[in-house]
Amino acid sequence: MTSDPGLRQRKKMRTRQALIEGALRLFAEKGYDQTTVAEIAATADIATRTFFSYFDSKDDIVFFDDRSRLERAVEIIGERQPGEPVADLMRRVIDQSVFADTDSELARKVGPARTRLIASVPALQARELHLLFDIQLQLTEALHLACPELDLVEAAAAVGSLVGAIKVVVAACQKRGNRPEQTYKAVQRATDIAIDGLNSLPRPA
Amino acid sequence: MTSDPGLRQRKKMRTRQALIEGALRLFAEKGYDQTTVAEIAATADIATRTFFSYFDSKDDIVFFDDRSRLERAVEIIGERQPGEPVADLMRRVIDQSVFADTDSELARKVGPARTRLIASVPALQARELHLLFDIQLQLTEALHLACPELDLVEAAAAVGSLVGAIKVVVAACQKRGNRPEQTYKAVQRATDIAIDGLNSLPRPA
DNA sequence: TGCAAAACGTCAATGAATGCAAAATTACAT
DNA sequence: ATGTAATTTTGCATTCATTGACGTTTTGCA
Repeated sequence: MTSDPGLRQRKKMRTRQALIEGALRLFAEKGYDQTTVAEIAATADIATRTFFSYFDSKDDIVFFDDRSRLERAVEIIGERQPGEPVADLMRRVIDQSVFADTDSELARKVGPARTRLIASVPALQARELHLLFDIQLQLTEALHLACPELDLVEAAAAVGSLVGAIKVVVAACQKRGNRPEQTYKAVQRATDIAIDGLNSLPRPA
Repeated sequence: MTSDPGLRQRKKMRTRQALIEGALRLFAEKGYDQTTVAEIAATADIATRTFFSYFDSKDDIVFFDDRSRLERAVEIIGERQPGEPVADLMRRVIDQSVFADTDSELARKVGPARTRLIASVPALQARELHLLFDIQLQLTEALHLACPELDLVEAAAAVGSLVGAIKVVVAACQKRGNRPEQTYKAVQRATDIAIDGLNSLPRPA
């Protein structure tokens, strides 16, 4: 089932790839709003109408590797060692799915540019948050399944607090203009705080 | 400055109010996607073009009271008692700004219907998450200011983990079809988990 | 009263997104 | 190889949100 790509599938994949690369290039060159779907379609030599059979919307193309990231994360949760503390498990999930480049070369290639792009276009921010939210719900289910000792609410709280802390911290860092190195450290700390809880925060002097 | 509504302001407010009520009524009657901006504008007797001087977009109208909710929250943070633990402060913020009906009658009136509406329209979900995200960044700043012992990263992690936990838990509850009563309990637990940390979760058997 | 600013409205245009039916392409069995 | 069925692609028309330019009406105030 997984083999046998077939001409049709191969062609589709090539077109998809071309669309992604063309779109990201155009977005970088002229900006997201200034790039039309028609122009994107042109870079892959397909009709404008056909674009929408590859992606549901113009903004979807930016998040082409979200699904594989999610799958990776679910996989990691599924491979949990019996008895492994939830906190440890979640640390691995963060490390290996949020930061690792899942979609091979393409993802790595566009990485930083894409981050900047999303941050600068409100429509993309909204889309990203929506996708991320959906991802969290699926992670919640996966976690609940992999950890029978957690009920659904506990699993949801675990996922939500961890992801929420990281997301807001990253945004705060970007807003302040931190260097990636500092941001990375901040993420570590956010993870620690979510795992240890707000009570672990410094006490008033 | 805050007084002296003036004919102009009063008129604007009345129009705004009419737009909100008309829009929510139409959304309830025919659904969000089936309602055009032109129809909404008609309920308040203004031109379609003019709608956009009241709200930036069609979806914005659903979140008419977000700003006042945020202001309430920032206010509560600002009134922090010196020495009050961050955890206690954040509990109050959640209780009094997320759950209280800030925008008086209107908010209470549309409350449950609006929640259902948002949950059923992807575009509104995305918009809500985006607004909520922005709110979190502002809360982070406010918290950082009110609690000098917290650096920006700690403040962001505190806000993010708490809000993130609650949001995901609420969604998980809705998805499963919990009754509001149960959802409320779940929110309490989510708050506890975010405050106490993932380490407070049950250990594997 | 009369002027300047604020609101409002008209008109036109752009561009995303979708439905539909015809045309082109690919897969597959004979 | 050939015909047929299944899948994709495409062109076309349409709807609708959103925006810019510009003229008109209201309102606030000197």
